[in-house]
Amino acid sequence: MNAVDVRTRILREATRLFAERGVSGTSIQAVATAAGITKPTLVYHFGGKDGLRTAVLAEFMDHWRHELPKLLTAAASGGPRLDSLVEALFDFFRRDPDRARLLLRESLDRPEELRTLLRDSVQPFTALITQAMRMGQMQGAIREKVDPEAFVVLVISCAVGVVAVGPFVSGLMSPEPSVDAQQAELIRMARVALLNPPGST
Amino acid sequence: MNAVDVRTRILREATRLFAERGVSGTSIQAVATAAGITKPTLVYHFGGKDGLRTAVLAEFMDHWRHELPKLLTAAASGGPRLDSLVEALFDFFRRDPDRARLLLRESLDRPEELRTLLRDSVQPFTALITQAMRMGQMQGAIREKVDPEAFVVLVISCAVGVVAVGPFVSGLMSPEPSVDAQQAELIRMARVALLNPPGST
DNA sequence: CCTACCGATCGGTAGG
DNA sequence: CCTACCGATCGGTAGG
Repeated sequence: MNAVDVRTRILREATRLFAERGVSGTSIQAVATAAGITKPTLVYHFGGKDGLRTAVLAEFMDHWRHELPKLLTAAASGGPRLDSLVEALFDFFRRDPDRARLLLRESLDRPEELRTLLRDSVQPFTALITQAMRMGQMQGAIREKVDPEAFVVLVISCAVGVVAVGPFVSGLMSPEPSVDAQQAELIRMARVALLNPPGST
Repeated sequence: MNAVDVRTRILREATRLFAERGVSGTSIQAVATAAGITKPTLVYHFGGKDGLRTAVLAEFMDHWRHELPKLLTAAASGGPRLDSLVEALFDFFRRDPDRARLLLRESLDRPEELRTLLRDSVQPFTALITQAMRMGQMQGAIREKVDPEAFVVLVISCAVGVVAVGPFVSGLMSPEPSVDAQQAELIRMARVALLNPPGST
């Protein structure tokens, strides 16, 4: 029962509960119980509820910051393939849907704070993507009418939305489209809306 | 100060506060104060916090149920124009972004309950849209590869997402795409991804 | 529609 | 890392 283990356990349970019920819907007592410790112990490790929330968010951002470069290079390895990029995006979130829910909750609860975090840690990478898109536009591979910044924001937030609430908003339709179907359709939409048709030179 | 006025005022303030801070982040005391009454009065009118939440959601669903038919007929009047349909969807939510935030929060907090509500009140109308889309596919106007159910779910949830958190997730990009730009790009994406190119008969 | 009040739970501290 | 404890606020009730 060393300190690292406890910290990790607290963070894991906090992430799960925050994603499921939101920060204000989760008491630090509930997190402590889930982690198998008492409340004062949690406070000792994270300084209080706000410190815990910050730590959960920081861990998430760290994970993303380390994953994004891999994701980009992997996608670029087979040439600039949009499909694999969007698929990798889905993989990242579907591997742990709590990430998507947490992100969505945070953007509702603390929009300004999240905006700052995103700006600092992921914006440099998305800038690479839009830059590549403008190159593609000059070369004629990508449709001129595409707004690169808006396009990337839409695809990312749509992917997050599908993973976070896709299984439930599908109640809008009959038959309900599975998350797989929603993912496939988003990838299709993005490709068709992005690329010029093959024989249009 | 008749009862109808008070009920309306409570509902309005509750909607605003629930959208901004979430249900669990809003005390009924805060709602009562915002509505200019005391807490027991609120409880008298809505039976408790859960009754208030249900009433807020019911009002929202009612609004949508009445608006959707108008929206569909308006869109159909100029022929089945996708643009105007998506624009009307955006108008509905942008007229009061709290609706979008509330919907997003509810889909995170009470997914099963929302699923049921959507199924009962909106699904009949979305069924009309997917039906029209399949007709379009048989006539060759709409791409064969489109998955109607997944497509409609994606466009709707993406529109909700843009209105609810678009102003903030734009922090991902530089320069930040405005909500207008995100809306325009979604409409462009949806049209290109949906329709067969003009000279493809 | 309000005053007065309740038990339970909240986040957090003292002290070890 | 825990026991014991705190004031504040929570949702809700009694009674008028």
